[in-house]
Amino acid sequence: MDISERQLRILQAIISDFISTGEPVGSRSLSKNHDINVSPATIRNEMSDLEEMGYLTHPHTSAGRVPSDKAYRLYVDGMMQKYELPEEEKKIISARLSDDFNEFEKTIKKAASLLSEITNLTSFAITPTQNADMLKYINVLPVDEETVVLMIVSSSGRVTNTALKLNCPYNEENLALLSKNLTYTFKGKTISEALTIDIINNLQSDMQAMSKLAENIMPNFMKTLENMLDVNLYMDGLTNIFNIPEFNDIDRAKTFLEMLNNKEDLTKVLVSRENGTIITIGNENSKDIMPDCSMITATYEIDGKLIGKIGVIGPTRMKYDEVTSVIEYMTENLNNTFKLSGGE
Amino acid sequence: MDISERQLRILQAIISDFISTGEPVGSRSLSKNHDINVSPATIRNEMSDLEEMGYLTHPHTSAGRVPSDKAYRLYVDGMMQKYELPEEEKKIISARLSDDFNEFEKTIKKAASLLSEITNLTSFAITPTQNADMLKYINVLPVDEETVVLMIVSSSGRVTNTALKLNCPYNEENLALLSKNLTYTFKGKTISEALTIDIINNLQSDMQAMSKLAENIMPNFMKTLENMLDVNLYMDGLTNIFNIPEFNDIDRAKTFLEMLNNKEDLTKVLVSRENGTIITIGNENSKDIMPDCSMITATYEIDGKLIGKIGVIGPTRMKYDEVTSVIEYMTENLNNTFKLSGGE
DNA sequence: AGTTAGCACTCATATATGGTGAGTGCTAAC
DNA sequence: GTTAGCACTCACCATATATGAGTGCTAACT
Repeated sequence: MDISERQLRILQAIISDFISTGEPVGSRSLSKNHDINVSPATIRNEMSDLEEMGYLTHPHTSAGRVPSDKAYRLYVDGMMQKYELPEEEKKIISARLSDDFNEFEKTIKKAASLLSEITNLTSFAITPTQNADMLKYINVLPVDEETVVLMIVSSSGRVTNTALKLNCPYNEENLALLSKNLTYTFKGKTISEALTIDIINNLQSDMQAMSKLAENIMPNFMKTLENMLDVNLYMDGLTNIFNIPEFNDIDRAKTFLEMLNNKEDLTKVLVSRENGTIITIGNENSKDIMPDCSMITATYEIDGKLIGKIGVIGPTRMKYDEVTSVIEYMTENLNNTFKLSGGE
Repeated sequence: MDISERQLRILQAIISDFISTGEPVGSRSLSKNHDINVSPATIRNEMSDLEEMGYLTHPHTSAGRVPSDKAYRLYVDGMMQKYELPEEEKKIISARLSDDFNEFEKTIKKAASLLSEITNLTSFAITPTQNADMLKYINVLPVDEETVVLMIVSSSGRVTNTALKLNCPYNEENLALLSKNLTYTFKGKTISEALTIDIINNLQSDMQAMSKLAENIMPNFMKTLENMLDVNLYMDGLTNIFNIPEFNDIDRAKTFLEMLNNKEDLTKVLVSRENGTIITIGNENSKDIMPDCSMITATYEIDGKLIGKIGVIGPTRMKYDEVTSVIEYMTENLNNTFKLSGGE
C-alpha cells in the first residue's frame, strides 16, 4: 500500500508536533493546529492506516500517535526542509571556531562545546584517524646528559614528541646519525606501515655501533607511533540530557550516560561511521550501545586529507533539520580553519 | 556540654551503620547490632542529647537518626581507624599504575579511572600547576620551507612543542641563533616569569636582522608558554553516582553532574585546595558548587617538585577510612612512578 | 466511496483513603 | 540513672475512585 498525499501531510504534521512537544499527537489537536481541512474522525482513519504501514505507534489505546523510526527516516530522507541558520548564529559559530594559534585539539574541543550549546544536545568530536598519515621527519635531540627528545613530524603537519631518559651515554653525532637513519627508513611510510617494520634488524646492518642507543630508543619510538594512531574523543553537553522530558527518568538518564561513559565503544562507533553527513535513527543504531537515540555526524577535514568527525546524540525526537544545518555549517568552518592554518 | 564516652560509642555506631546502609539508624537496631549494653530507651535519651549537640539530625519525627556534617568531622578527625588495604588491592593498584613509557598524562588518567573503580565514587585528577616549573631549553627546528617546530623543555622534563607556519623565509643558522638566544634569555626562569619578559625588545638590540623571524615566532612562543600553565582535569566514574541511593533522584543526580560539568570551577576548587590529604565534608565545601557532597583529595609529586592532585567526590555518607587509604596508597605509588621514570 | 458526528470504551494520571510499621518521646516504675 | 510500656507520628504502600484525552466503531450524510 502506497502512502497518499494527504497521509504524508498528516504524518508530517504529527512529526512536527511531536518533535516540538514530545507528547503523543491526537487527532483533534492536529485538525485544529494544522490546516488539514478534514475532521478529526477522518484523520483518525488515516492515522490508523499510517499505523498499519508502520509509520506510527500507539503508547496505549487512549493515547495519541507517536512517529516511529520509520517515520523519522521518511521525514529525514524526503520531507525535511533545509533549515537556514540565522545570520546571527552563523556569526557566533564563525567567531568561536577561529584558531589563531594552531591549537587544533583546542579548536575541536571548542567546536564540540559550541555544538552542544547551540543544539542543547550531547555533542562529541573525534580527532582524525592518522593511520593514513605519512611520516615525514624524525629527529632525536639532545636535552641533557641522560635525556633526549624524540620528535616525529608527519606529513599532515602534526608534531609529536616524547622525552626519554637513556641509560647509556650518547653523543650528538650518534643522535644525528640515528635521526637521519630513522627518517630515511620511515619517510613516506604511513604510521600503520611503520609499525610493521622491524627496525632493530634494519639498523644493525649498517650501524652496529649504535645498537645500544637504538635499543634504548626504539621501543619508545614504536610506542609513540602507536599513540599517534589513537583517536581522541571529546564530549560536551552531557547534562543536556536532563532537559529532555523523555530522559527525565533516572533509568533512561543512567543508561544514556553509561553508554557515553564507555568511550572505547563510542569511539569505535564513530570511527566506523561513513563519511559525510550521516543521520541514524533509533534502532538503526546498534541497539545495545544506544537504544532509542538518534545520532547525526558530519566530517571535517584537515588540509583536505585527514578526516575527523563531529556530531550529536539525542532522543529520536530531535530537530533534525536545525541540528543538521548547524553541524554542516560548523564542519564547513572547521575545514576552512584547518586549511588556512595548515593544520597543526 | 561535653560529649561522654558512651555517647561517643553510640555516635560511632550510628555513623558506621549509616555509612553502610544509608538508612536512618533507630535505637532498637543499634542496641541489637552493637554491643552497647543499654536498652533502646537509654540510647534514645543519648541520641536526643547528641541531636541537641548538633551531631545528629532527624529527617522526620518517626525516623531514626542521621549523622550531621559535624558528626562526620568528629569521626574523621578523631574516631576513624586506619584502614589497611587488602594486599590484593595493593597489588592491583601498583600494577595498574606503572608507567613504562613516560606517559605521564596517561598514567594520571589511569589513576583516576582506577580510583573510581575501586571506590565506586566519582574521581578526578589534575595535572600539576607548572608556574613554578623552570624553562631549561628552547629550540626552534626546521621542518620544511615554511614550517618550523618550536620546542620547549622545562626542568621537570616536560617537553612542549608547536608547529608553526611562517610567512617569511628562514635559514637554519638564524633558527639556531634564535634558539640559542631564547634559551639564554629564558633559561632558569619560571613560566610565569617568562611571560612577563618583553622579548621582542630584548632581541632587537642584539639581533636586528632576525626581528622579522622573531615577530613571527614570538606570539606563538608566548601562547605556548601560556598553554603550559594550563592544568588538565581528568574525571572518571561519573555514572557511579547512579548507584548511590541518595542520588537516585533525578534532581540530585542532575545537580551533581552539572556541578562536575563545570570544569573550570571544579579545577579552581581543586587547585586552591591545600596540599596533603584533605577531607572536606558537606557544607564545608562551597555550597553553591557542591551541596551535600564530601571530597577527599591527596597530592602526588613529580620528581618531588611539581604537585598535582587526585581525589574523589561523593555523598557525605562515604567510607572515609577506606577511600582515604586507597587514595593515599595511590599517591604513594604515583610518587614512586614519577620519581623512577624521572617524570615526563 | 469518502467524510463526519456521535458515543462507548480505554487507560494513564491524579487524588483520596486506609492500613502498616519503624521509630520516637514521654511517663512511671525499677 | 536505667528501663519497660505505650501513645503518637509519619513515610510508605496498596487500593479505590475520578478525570480526561484520545481512540475505534457505527451509522448517517454528501
